[in-house]
Amino acid sequence: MNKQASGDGTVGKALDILDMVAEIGRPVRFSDLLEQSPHPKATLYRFLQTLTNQGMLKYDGERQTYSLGLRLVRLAHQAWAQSSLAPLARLHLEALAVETGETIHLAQMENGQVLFIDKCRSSNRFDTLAQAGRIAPAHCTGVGKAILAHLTPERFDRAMSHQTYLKFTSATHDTADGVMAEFDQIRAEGVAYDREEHEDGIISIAAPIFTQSGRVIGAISIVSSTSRRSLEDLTAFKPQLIETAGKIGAEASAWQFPS
Amino acid sequence: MNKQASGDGTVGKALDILDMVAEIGRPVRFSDLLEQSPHPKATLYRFLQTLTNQGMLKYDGERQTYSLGLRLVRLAHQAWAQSSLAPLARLHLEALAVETGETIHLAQMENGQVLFIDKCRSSNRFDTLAQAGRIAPAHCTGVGKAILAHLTPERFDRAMSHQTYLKFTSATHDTADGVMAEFDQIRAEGVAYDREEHEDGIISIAAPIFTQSGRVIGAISIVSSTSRRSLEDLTAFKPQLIETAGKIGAEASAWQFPS
DNA sequence: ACAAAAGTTCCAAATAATGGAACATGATAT
DNA sequence: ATATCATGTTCCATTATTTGGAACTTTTGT
Repeated sequence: MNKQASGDGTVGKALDILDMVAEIGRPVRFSDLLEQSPHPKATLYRFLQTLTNQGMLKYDGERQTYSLGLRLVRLAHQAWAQSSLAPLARLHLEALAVETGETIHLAQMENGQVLFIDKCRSSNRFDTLAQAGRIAPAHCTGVGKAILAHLTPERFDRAMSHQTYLKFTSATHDTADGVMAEFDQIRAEGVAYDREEHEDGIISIAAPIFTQSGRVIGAISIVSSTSRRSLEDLTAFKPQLIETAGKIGAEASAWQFPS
Repeated sequence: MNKQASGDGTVGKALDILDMVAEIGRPVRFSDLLEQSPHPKATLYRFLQTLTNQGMLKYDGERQTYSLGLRLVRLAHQAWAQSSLAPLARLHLEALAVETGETIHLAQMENGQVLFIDKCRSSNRFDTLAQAGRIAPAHCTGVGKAILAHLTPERFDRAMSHQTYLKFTSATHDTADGVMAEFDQIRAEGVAYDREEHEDGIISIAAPIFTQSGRVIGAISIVSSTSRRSLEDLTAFKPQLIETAGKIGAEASAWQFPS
């Protein structure tokens, strides 16, 4: 799923191991990692030791497994708080959640995928990293398509050239052309829809967030399930959604000038 | 605040830079980091370049500043979800928040400090003090003292030998002896109190979480402010607090055997 | 008790990191 | 406009770190 050797020397190799552990998604044994890693035994062993010493991995001596360490949680909190988008969007998301009674997502692109930065449910008031930090493919989510449709060709290629258009449901567009065919309409209408393209029964309507200079920096979406809402129901929220995205963009412009 | 050279070669040095950026807490310029870092200009420059390529840092070309990158958010989400404590504690925290009407914190020790792993509030009225991933000193917080009082001498030394007992409020115990004087009572009573020792106006009652083998693995607390509750009010919740901590510990025991 | 697998250590060779110094860029003053 | 200073970037011979095959130890399975 991730690209080839990212290069960047020893540090890059070490960080790739973190991704590997994250992707497996459960505590892993040394031998499990050894199969997947390009490194010989001794090299991998030393990396794991270093990362564990550093708190980036946690070693469970009883079960002899490695999992991701708490230092990441600490750092990510700062990353989130320093982000120019998430903290200031918070209040707007909450307002929209209350107004619609549905779940609101805030997402950005990261490395060709959609990264959920925040999530707000009207019925449920906890915040945690469990909700932020999830990733999803861009080609089959509302927020993903809302962002992709407004990228310059260069940024689009950089994001998607190494991605595969996996088919998750019968509605997923699993080719680049199939996805791009929607872009004109998304740009014209101002919102993108997810019509059960990522998960059966889950639909969403998403609006891109722009800086004042017109660059897409993220997207927000109203997410629901077919059992509760129809796509038409969500369409009714379009004005509020677009307005909220506009407000967030305006506030973010004072802060954010992405390279 | 953090210790001396952590060693661990090139990877360790690179990760130290992330901590440095996190500690500063705002986007930083190259020259700001140069002052604080032990590295010469060219070396630091290369580290920042590598970390930026890797997505651990984000470079803002317009303002020429570095901040922590989104890759950390992605990884931390997995770290949280893989953690043996946080996901399973979730429901218990929520129940306690509803029952008490106050904010509930879940915390673990990390590197001599208290790391807040999850947080649950019953109402939206107040902006929360600590979000997941936030850190605080151990010696002056309820959760910190609840954990410290039940550490073995070896684990206590490992955790606290490099910590300074900073004084935050007039109530803070700013010596090791002052903090340890409370430990007998904490162990006898089963809970620790924060009597405005970290922040004026903020109080809490905290209970340690044990595995079935009797090892402390974290703590939960009920947090309030002096304007809403007295310490006696919180004490009234002691039975529920201890019971909840017990449940979490029992469930965690099936999973967690820390090294 | 034995064999096989998994995990750990060692060290000479290979490689990547280092940092002083030169070079570029941009801001501010003259 | 030109000089001056501060900041950021590149170069490359030297140096220090990483590398990984192989030997060794421990654990697991039969």
